[in-house]
Amino acid sequence: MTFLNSAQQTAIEQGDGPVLVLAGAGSGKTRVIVERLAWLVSERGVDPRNLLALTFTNRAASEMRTRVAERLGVDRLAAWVGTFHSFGLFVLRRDIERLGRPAAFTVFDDADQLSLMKRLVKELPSGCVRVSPREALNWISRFKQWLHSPSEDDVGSAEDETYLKLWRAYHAATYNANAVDFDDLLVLPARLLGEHAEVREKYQRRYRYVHVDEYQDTNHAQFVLAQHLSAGHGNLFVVGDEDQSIYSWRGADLDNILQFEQTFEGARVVRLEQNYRSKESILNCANAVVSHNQFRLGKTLWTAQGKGDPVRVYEAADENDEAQFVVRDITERQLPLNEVAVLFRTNGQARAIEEAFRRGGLPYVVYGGMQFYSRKEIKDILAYLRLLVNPADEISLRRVLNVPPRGIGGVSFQRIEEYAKERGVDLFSVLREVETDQTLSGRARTSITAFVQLIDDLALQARSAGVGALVERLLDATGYRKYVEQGDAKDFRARLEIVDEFVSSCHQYDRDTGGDLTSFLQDLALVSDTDNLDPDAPTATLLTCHSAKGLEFDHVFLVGLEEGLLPHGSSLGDSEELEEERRLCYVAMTRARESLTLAWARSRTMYGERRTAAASRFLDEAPRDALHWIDAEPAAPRRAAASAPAGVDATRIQMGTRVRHAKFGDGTVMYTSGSGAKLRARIRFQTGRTREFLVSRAPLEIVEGNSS
DNA sequence: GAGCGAAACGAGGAT
DNA sequence: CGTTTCGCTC
Repeated sequence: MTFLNSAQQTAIEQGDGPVLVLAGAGSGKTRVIVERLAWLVSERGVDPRNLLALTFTNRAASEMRTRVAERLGVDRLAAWVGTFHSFGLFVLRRDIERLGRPAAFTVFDDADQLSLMKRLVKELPSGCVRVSPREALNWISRFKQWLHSPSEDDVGSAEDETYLKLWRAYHAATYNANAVDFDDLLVLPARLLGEHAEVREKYQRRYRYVHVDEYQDTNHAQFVLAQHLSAGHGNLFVVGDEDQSIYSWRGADLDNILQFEQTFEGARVVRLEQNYRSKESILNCANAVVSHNQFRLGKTLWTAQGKGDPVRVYEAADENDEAQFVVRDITERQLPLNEVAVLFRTNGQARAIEEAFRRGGLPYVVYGGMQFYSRKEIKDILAYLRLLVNPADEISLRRVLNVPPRGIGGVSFQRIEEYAKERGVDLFSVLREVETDQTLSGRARTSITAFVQLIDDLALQARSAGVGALVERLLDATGYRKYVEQGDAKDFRARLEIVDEFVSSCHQYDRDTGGDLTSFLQDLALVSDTDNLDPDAPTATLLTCHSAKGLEFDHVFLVGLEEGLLPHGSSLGDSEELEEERRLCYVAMTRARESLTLAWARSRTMYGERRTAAASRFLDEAPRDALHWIDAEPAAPRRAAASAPAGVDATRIQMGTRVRHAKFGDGTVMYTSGSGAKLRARIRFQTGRTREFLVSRAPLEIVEGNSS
């Protein structure tokens, strides 16, 4: 794409005021923002420092930054280009004190939130309904993203009552720990700009032109933030595609894009319907699938990239056959690996693909696996560092108080906790006064005193030393390397390497930025492993459909096209969720430039058990003549059938079946969901309690008709 | 309090 | 099937 078409040109040269660019897949969406930013600077004489561009991933932001800088011929771009979350962090660093909170706050990542919530669920009083920590976090997040606090009015069930309790506890715990979570990074700035006119005006004066990429993915807090930022001058330029909205489960509100014209007075709309990425065969297939959705504005994408080969479909016997087919096909067609991507619905599907790549000797990179920063060693070190700048951070304190083991076990810790609760102070303060607590053993007291001393010493050094030097001192003082060596006999070398890699990345940070520990820690919470995608590395890329958004490859393999997987099983009962699955399929298909290959497996191992599936309905929705079905290789000799599961005969579990549970006693099946190995049954016991079980796993037996 | 083996539970997507 | 938590022993 070396020139701009007239629609792109029109979009870029919109002057002041609100603008919505409805851009189809592969229509040069990012390029429009890049060119628009460059145009404002070179043609309209806008100072780059007055430009703001908000994205959803660091990867998108850094690509945009590079391209604008290139376009303007500068080394370092003065415009603010980054993710919503990093912008929120930027605002809070400057102005969080206006909300009465200190500037040295901790940013909780997903794992921190989860471990906090697990503890809160455990500590619930005994009368409460059991809920999962993840569900509770989702419930809370829904309210936060809408800038609401839940109240008694929002309680409709026993679960809600528990969630409300957990919300109160969660809110208090994060507040007391002087921490913010991912939602807070949007919610607090939105509140700040809403409640403090002088702060709002400061940012409005600074950022005269506000741009938002992937606008269809914005949630309400992000919408409010964008609204506040542009309210003074009205220069809000957003780009999005309702057909690529795949994050409603994360709170994205499609109404933001659907209602843009009504919300922002005088808004202009530009449509980009020419696709520059995919061959016609691929685009037709993707268009046909997504056209089965009811809720869409509707665009007619077309391409001039040529007809292209038909989209191929492979019917595999199982996930290994599917993976081997992908590897065989890449090898036979001699595809350049850096232009190959394998896309799947769930992270768990990566395993089989990886194995086939390894065996076939093809290099690959997986995105979304175990992330560097979520390794135990890194989390331990980070917890120490966080404690240095924020002693109120209880999550970190709990993590490292006895790591490496220093003789402060569960019993001592419980004492400390009770003591803190009685006196209404934070845990670290209790540790400081430990000498006066005669209930603790002498050994524990000595250890705790030494621990407090250690933290104080390191905190003192943190003021003068860089992060790298500080971490080395920390590793020495705690004997952390020795602890790693003694841990896992096989793995310890790799683990030490991780530690070393982290130390050198700290030194790098010091050289790059001057080494402020607080900023270092806050920034790290927003780093994700899809940030470092190297498009030129000679490796294939394995990734989920979700993380593939915004990327493109010459050759795409989309695997696991089965009912229950894509569309995912949890969406089957809900037409809106099903439409989101369809959009996800559309996004995946439109990543391909030259060739698209689909695959599905008649049987697949999940949770350690084989289960069979039907081909995805999305395959039926593609035009019959658009797909070319590849004949399977002669079937590999079947392995012996897996032994029958130990549980009851699943076909006999249905509404009304009377069962006996080893732990809960007799009950009746209220209803079932799922099927095969994933068949779940909700059972009401004679005690009046109800619970849901995975039939294949629960210790159930069927009570024959006349047992009562 | 630490270390070990057994049992339980979990995986839908991610800034 | 892989990982985390539980519970027992020293």
